[in-house]
Amino acid sequence: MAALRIVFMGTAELSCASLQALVASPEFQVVGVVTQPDRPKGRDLKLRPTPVKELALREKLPVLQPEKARDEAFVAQLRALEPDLVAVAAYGQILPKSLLDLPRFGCLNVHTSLLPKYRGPAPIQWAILNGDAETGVTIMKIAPALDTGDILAQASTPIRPDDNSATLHDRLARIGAELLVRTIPGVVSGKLVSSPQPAEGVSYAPKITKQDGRIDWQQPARVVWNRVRGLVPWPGAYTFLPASPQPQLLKIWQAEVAQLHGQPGQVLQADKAGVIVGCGADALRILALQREGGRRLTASEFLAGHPLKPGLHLG
RNA sequence: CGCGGGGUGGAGCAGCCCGGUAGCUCGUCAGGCUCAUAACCUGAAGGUCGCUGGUUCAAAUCCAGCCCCCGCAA
Repeated sequence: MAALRIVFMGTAELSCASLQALVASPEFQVVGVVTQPDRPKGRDLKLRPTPVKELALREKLPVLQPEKARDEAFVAQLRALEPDLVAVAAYGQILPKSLLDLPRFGCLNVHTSLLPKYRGPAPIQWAILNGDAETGVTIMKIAPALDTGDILAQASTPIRPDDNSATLHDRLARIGAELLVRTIPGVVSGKLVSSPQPAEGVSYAPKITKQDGRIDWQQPARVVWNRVRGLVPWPGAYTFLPASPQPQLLKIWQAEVAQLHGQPGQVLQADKAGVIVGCGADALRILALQREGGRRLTASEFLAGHPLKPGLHLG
């Protein structure tokens, strides 16, 4: 039996695990990779390829980078590849109906949440920001509206206290890749039955912005802690350090809840055990932080060169 | 030419503007105190001040070029 012809569409780091898994499976032949065009990135704003493009080039796979996926010329290009199935993971664009109807086994999507919860672009972050106990991955058939397709398979994973969006991202990427590869045969044979998403429990996980990283010390420590964990590695939870002539951006990379009370935003303690800052309820013990222009440091390293005395106000 | 901060003993920083004996908080090592300790006291080791060139009697400090790190932005 000939290998199944698959076109993969993806852009982010997250997509790479799935692409890798498809490439590694002999029963599939990845005949093309679609990713977003190179964008200006980095400190010199040079054009940089997406992580998926880099991987595809290493694997010597043909790469397509349409500006708009709904462009008919692109859909025609895709048709020429004669895909049996299209697999999508964090591609970043809505696909036109003409593309969805093209492969005979349809278009599958890997989404990093337990749909219908957290449809949209930032499901991992919002699961942590909201303090959820678990999240997961969904493989679905792609429908014309965003993340609304019928569910083919799901796998869940607990969100642990030491998880942040980076660790959870990596884990979900792996789980998603495995699940995708295991799901495809069922789709091809027709043995796997999809089910519509429940009407109950629908929510949307909007894109994270820089703004979302701003810490509000009036909030309970637990909420601030979730913000710290949920926004690693970008944009990072941040506050401001009083300084002249201008307050300095201070990113908080690692923290935990401490059973102390004090004025919100006020430094209560600062020693090798960490920097403890008052919150709306309880307090936050900062374990790793980074001043603008500086690298990421542990609390004790930071304190060695930046005296943070109790009483100082952050924000 | 997108904007900005920075590279100083093992770590984090000050010193640079106003050139002239290497400083601070830790760590390390030795000794002391202590029932004990990540605590405290005493002492010690450890630095081509990112690289190259220039100015100067003299450069961490001023000038030029290069390398590397980071924040913003995307």
